[in-house]
Amino acid sequence: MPSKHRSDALAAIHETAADLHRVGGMDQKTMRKFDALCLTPIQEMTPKKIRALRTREKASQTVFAAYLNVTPSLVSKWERGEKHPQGASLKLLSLVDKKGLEVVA
Amino acid sequence: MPSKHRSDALAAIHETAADLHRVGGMDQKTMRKFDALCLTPIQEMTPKKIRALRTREKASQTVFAAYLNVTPSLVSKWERGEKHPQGASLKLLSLVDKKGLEVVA
DNA sequence: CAGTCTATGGCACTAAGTGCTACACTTTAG
DNA sequence: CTAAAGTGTAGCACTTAGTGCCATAGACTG
Repeated sequence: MPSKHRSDALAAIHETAADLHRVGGMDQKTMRKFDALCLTPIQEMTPKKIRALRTREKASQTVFAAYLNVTPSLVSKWERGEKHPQGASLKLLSLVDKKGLEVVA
Repeated sequence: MPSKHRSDALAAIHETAADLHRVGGMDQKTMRKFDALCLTPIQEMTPKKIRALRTREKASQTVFAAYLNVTPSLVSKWERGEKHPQGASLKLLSLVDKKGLEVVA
């Protein structure tokens, strides 16, 4: 489902990538567009993966939820597959997956 | 609205804080609960603040959205006050606010 | 002028996320 | 032995954040 913004983001990136390459030397600030190329792709988050992630971080659902600024109830639903993290939630989860709970402290 | 999980998280933290203090020496892993005490409180995100944040990072709505894994449409709505970031989105925003766009790359 | 990037705006729709409550299980304390 | 607290599951009613699509308009550039 996250197909539109995914593709149009990639489109924007690829389109501008050529430009940037052509320009050669460029300002760090405008280079933001290029940075998007380096965005770590977000993978699906299965219930198992979420629970594994949380237990890896040795956190209860309540504490884990506090870190992510969501309700404990939601974490439970994620882990039971009742609700599926998406958008910002998914990003946050994969961020924790990659860098650990500390980064979101 | 984020009152329940906020308070019950704080409750859990405060309750256990005493325990932890009493115990004295403790294992890094179980100390997770204590970590929650150090969670940076998330502030309200007004439309102005969001836009200021994005422009500070020199990103277009599209690129900004890509970083947060949301749609450009939503970023626009945030900045116009049509929709209000919450939960994970809010956390992500205040994370960018504090540490910059790079950390979510 | 054509093309691209930018942002706004609206509208229909889905499901993520909240809030609350009750239940069962385990561990710890008294 | 028992009370208390922390843990996770479960369900239900409800709200609104977030998606998707598309049409519009301004700015900038070759």
